Amino acid sequence: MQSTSHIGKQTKSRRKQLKITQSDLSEISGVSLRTIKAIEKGEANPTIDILNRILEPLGLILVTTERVKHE
Amino acid sequence: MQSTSHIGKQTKSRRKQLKITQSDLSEISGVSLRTIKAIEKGEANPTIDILNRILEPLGLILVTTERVKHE
DNA sequence: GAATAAAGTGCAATAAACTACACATTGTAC
DNA sequence: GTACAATGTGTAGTTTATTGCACTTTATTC
Repeated sequence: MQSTSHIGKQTKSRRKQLKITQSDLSEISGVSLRTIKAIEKGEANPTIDILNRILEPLGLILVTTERVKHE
Repeated sequence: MQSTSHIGKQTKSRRKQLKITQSDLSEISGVSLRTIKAIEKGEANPTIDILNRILEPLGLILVTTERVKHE
């Protein structure tokens, strides 16, 4: 899944920036470690709720925006 | 769910802008009518995949961005 | 390089999303 | 106000996400 793996990369890099482990993030967010690992690897199709819970402690949010026509 | 209902409102208003029905959007996106209704009503916790399939024909995309500290 | 921490992987059980279907309600055009 | 279109709602079956657990592999620290 393209966009999912993209989001996975973003959360992983942001998490590392904040110097916290997957395990830390799991405890903070309340999302299972197994799921966090899957998402960061891009091998998941998470629900919005799960994603928001992970993004929140990372200071990130999910928004919809207009797709720019290819230029 | 706050963000889910927000996304629901956005898709609904965008869909109306484009003058297409929920049924049209269902056929175009391949997502069931029942699910589209639930999302627009904010009574759903869709997966990213489902959401992307709905947003795509509406010319919208899902992105993560930094949360702005409250001012 | 041994010991520990962190990250990755397979699998089975459970919870929840997705779907189709049937029907109700509301909106719109005539 | 009838007819039709569009939207809303309940439910049951199916699919899939989520989770815990056990274990492996890779980093890190000493």
